[in-house]
Amino acid sequence: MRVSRLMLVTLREHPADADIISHQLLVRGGFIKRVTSGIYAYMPLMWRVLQKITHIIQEELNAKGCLETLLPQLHPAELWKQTGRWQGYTKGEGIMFNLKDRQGRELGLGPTHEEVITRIAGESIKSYKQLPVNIYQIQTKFRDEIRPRFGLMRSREFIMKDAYSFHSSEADLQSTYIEMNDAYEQIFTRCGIDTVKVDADSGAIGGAASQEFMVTADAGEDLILISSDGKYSANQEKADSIAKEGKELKEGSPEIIETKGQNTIELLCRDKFFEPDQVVKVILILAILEDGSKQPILASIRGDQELNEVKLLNCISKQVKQNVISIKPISKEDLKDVPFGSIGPDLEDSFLNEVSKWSQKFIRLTDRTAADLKLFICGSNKPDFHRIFFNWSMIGGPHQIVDIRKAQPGDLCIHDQEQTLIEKRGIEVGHIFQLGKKYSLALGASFTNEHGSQEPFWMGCYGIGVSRLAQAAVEQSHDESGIIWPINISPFQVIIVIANVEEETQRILGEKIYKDLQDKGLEVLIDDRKERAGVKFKDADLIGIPWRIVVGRDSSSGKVELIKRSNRSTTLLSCESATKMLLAEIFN
RNA sequence: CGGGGCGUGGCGCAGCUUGGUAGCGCGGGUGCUUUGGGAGCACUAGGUCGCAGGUUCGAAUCCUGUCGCCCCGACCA
Repeated sequence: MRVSRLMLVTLREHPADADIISHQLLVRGGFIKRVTSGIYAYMPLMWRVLQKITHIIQEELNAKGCLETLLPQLHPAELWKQTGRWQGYTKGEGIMFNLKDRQGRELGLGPTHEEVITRIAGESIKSYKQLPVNIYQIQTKFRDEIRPRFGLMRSREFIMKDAYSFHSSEADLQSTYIEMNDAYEQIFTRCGIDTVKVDADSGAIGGAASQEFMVTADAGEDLILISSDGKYSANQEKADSIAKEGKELKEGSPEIIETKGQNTIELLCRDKFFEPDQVVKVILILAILEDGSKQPILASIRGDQELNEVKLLNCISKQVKQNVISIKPISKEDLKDVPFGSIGPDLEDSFLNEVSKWSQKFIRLTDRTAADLKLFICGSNKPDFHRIFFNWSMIGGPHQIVDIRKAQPGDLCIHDQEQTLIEKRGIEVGHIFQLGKKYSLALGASFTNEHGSQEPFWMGCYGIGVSRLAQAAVEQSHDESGIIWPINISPFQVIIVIANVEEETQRILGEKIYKDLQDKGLEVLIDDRKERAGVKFKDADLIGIPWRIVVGRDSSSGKVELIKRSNRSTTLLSCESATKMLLAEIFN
């Protein structure tokens, strides 16, 4: 391809809306153009990158026996109503774009395809003899993100590979899960990016085991925690750890003290010389359930710890045996009489009488860190009074003991208490799930097993954010001059820069190398523009082609420069040797 | 949705406080010079100042409304 024909427009400055380096470089290099908030056009160079990634994915998945398909983007509402996800995905802050057609039928743009594929599988697969199958597609997905940002990192329209597997047994699902894990590691390695695999919460999608593949980068939106020996790594939403032990409260006789104005743990500790880890913090939360009912939660946790809302939500779901749509803190506006700032774990249910629409009984949960305190300080349920030197038996016990705390960097690891957790930021590029039977049950997708009876499928699902991966690669591989594409996903493998196209010798030699390399099967870009050499060098750096051949002042003696983009190492050699050396480097 | 900010040639911005008919840098075009790291000079094209009302002799500038976009948070397979 000739740069003169490439519609290449590079920018010296980046647009004001690009905040992270990968976004800036992709815009400056003319790879993407924003059309509206969270929606981008992939320009020709970018499309080549995306196709490279696509091909790697296809090769690896096909090698595992996966089947490529293309599923519809518009989904009928009733399909999503069957799994109970229509409400949650379209109402309130739902991410599913939805509309009505001219007959008034409700439709949604697919943010994911469990419903569609499960119905199709249910209709197509009759017998265990047809199992297992693993179906995937690579296509545009739509999610009406509340706040799109960082270019392709969190966009509303994006390219995703999603695969769904169907099995006759859990063991078979697990073996495919491992196979997919291997395929993913291969894919990311071939794409030239470093990923960390972390345990993840399976979230709204439901299911058992779930792991995410993260590209570590400071611009990452997810916080991940990794043990110092590397044996444990998890998304913060999921991470379990052992909190550091607090300073035990010295013996003292139980009493109730006045604590006027000390309505936060920080203030209480400062004025009374306690430590936050000697206090039981009580948090009131309202859970809104799938059936519309509202369940108040009273959560107790050690004062220096933070609540993990994902763990809490999962914990509540389990209790009430249905999905929790959302949780929010309960405030003074909700319950006027509750002594916020002085609440104890034994706050009476009668305080709920104020709001008749809510369930009239708290679900009381106590985090392990609070339950383990032998003596503690806590609210007295009277405004401006706290109890000190109390123990659990004095206030009716710790209720249910659960893990609802946020793991923090510096915490001890559960697999080895000699190890501590360190924190990194990550960009999620892949996610694998064991879904179980959630969707097959909801949609009545079943097969006939060996014994002749109907059984719902065991399912797995596996995603890769293709467009996000491309940007993550840039986030991980660039320097002050521009992008450095990993060779396997670079839009071209080599760029020939003719320093001065007015010089016939240079032009002829450049064109000869161009043809030779193409004949050898390389993907070659030739910068034949009537620009000054400096401009072409800057552009070549910016767009990040891994190899560059400069045909310039030494061309009269048949010599060219071969330059590696990543470290700028330069070799002056004959054009034949340059070709040979380049082929060796690329095909080694 | 809450908080903050911004809409002025393709891009980055100034002008707005104190109303007087729009400017700078980059980019585009033409010509001459230059030619290995985003060249110099000259000429040139390109703007309903987001949109709609209002105030005024006069609005990019003041007022009201509205739309769009960005940042922080909440949110997010």
